[in-house]
Amino acid sequence: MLSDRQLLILKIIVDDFIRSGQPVGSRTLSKKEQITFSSATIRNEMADLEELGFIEKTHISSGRVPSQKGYRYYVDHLLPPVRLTQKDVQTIQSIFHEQIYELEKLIQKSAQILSDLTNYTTVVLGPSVKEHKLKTIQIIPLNAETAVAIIVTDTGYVEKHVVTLPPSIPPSDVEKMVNILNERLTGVPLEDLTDKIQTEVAHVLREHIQSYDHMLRMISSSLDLNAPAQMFLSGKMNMLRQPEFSDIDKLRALFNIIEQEKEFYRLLRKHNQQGIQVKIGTENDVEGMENCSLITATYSVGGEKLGTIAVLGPTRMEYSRVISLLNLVATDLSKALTMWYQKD
Amino acid sequence: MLSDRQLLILKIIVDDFIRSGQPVGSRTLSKKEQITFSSATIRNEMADLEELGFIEKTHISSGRVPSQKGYRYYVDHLLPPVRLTQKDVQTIQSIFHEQIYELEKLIQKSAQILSDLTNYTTVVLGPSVKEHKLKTIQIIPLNAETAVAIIVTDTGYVEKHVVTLPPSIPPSDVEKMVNILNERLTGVPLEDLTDKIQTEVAHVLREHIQSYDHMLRMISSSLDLNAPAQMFLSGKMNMLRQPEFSDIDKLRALFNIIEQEKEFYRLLRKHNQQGIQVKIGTENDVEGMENCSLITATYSVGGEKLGTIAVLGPTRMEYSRVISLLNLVATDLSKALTMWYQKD
DNA sequence: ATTTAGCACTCGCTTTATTAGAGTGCTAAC
DNA sequence: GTTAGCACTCTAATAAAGCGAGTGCTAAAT
Repeated sequence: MLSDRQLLILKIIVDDFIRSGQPVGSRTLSKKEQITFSSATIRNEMADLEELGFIEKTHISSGRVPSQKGYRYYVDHLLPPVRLTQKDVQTIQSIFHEQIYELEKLIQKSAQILSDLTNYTTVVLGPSVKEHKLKTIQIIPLNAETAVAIIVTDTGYVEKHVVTLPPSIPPSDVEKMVNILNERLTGVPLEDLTDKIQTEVAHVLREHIQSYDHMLRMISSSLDLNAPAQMFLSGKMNMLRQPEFSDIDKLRALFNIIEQEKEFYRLLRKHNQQGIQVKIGTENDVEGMENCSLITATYSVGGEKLGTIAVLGPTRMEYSRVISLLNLVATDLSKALTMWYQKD
Repeated sequence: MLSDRQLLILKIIVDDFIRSGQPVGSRTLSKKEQITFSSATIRNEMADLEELGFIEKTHISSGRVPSQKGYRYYVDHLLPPVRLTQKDVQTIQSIFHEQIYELEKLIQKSAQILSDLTNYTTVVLGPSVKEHKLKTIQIIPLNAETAVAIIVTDTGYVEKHVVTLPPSIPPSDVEKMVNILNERLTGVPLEDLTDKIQTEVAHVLREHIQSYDHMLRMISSSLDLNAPAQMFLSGKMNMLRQPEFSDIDKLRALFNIIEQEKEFYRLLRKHNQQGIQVKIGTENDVEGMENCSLITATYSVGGEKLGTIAVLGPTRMEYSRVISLLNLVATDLSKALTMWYQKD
């Protein structure tokens, strides 16, 4: 469909615009060494490319800028192979070489390194806690009225919840209840806990302890997980450096979306297949993200998807570099986690 | 030192500038109903006020703007009494009416409401965890190599730490150790834990369990609290609305300070006496905060300071309103916490 | 001795004009 | 099919002009 020469021109336009942020004109192009023909020819080709929707002008006599379709084509067919610098590779691997035992820390560190290296914003969706299996429940009375309920999963995830105790409940009852819960619920995925309690635990509790229904309500409420999966953000402020957000209003609009987290959650959840996914501008289908691209990758353990890691930047993003970096981080993270999970 | 008329003029200048953000000229002033004399008189008085350093011009023929000294005087002597609206008061009290059992949630909610009502940024320094007393330590093995150590304090604060276990340690040893620790350390303030372990627990452990030194190191490391006190931030993005930060570079400088948190920690720690404290511009002694004011208050339980709550805004801040709101939140928070702590 | 009216003057901001530069599209020649 | 040449368009930068808000000073009024 597109001639080789058109592809060449499109590629150079995108590359140059990503680098400089300035519209690219025929004169600039004709000076590139890869180009052997004149600026007039380029102008003709550019007119065609524009008609086909791959590039556009900012005003009637300006140079050309990639359109969303142009970026799309570039990402799909023209990505230059990138060789990451030795330094980048080392920086990334350094996180995974030191032993980190906490899932969250490892994820946070990955996000941070990625946002530092790219100068964009990184978002990570943690493993869905719902699938983690219960290791133990503890209820620790703080005073006569309140206690803190602690849930620990097999992954080392800890969630706490302060609850009220029924007035004048014997301490032995609390202990009894904890024993019953642990006995029956250890190994059960968190998402099934509520069901399991109703079907298998409720009647046992009823027999053994006072204030049965208060306690049951209490334990149910503390098991009712608020966050289905944790989200980690790193390098939000990097967006301040992007010239496309030098306008305070655009910046505010973007930060509103970022801070809400809701949309990101949705976007990251959507990525289900393996591999890298690039969503450009309106492809994200979020108002206010027209000027942004989101590159997502999944990380997994033994082929099973655990979570998603993504880089958010302007549509004028260093796709090639970001994809390589993201790829490396995602695979290294997967490897690290696989090792980690295998210890069980 | 200053005549009544000068005070009146100074006060109106500050009030008007806080409201409008525009330099205030003699003509504008002469139109205010409180003012009965002519603009020429005002000009004379303003010249004097400028000479004394209370106000300044942005350029040779501009209206006047309060200087830092002017704000200082205003805050110390000219603050108009503010009546909070019924609505504001209700909004604030609504948080404290609903029962919240988690210290952190209560604090976070306070911060959020304060930043919402003021449109500035709120920073809260939580109670120093070091002084909390240990309620219990739990060590929950996850697999052969790792376990999660959980510390619970009498305030319901929970800290977790993933640790490595010595290879092939008998599970009974872990249990024994936890028992010993709880027996000897319950009720001890967290800051004394390390000492106490060395002096009172080490030798007992030595007698009873294998891999004594690995276990000791492990438990020490997990007790070594990283954060001396938690810090909560709310409404960072409100700064985007302040016209003084419409310049991207100033914004970035400010966010750098905010995100670092270090400086804030220092600033909030400094506030030790009771009551409200207002630090204007360079009084904060932080590079990049010349255009900001920080209003701090402490909250306490039974007269003993627990933490600090503060509002950060531009020097052109609604001092009167913020002080009232902050005051209300701080006292209500203190009341709520006092009730909470009394339950023990 | 204050206070005020009047006036000349200073800037900053906005508007308008001008120009330089980059880029385009088209045509005609190669 | 390619390219040189040219007229044309639009932006961005610079300059000039005018407006408006504000000042300081002086001299008259109170």
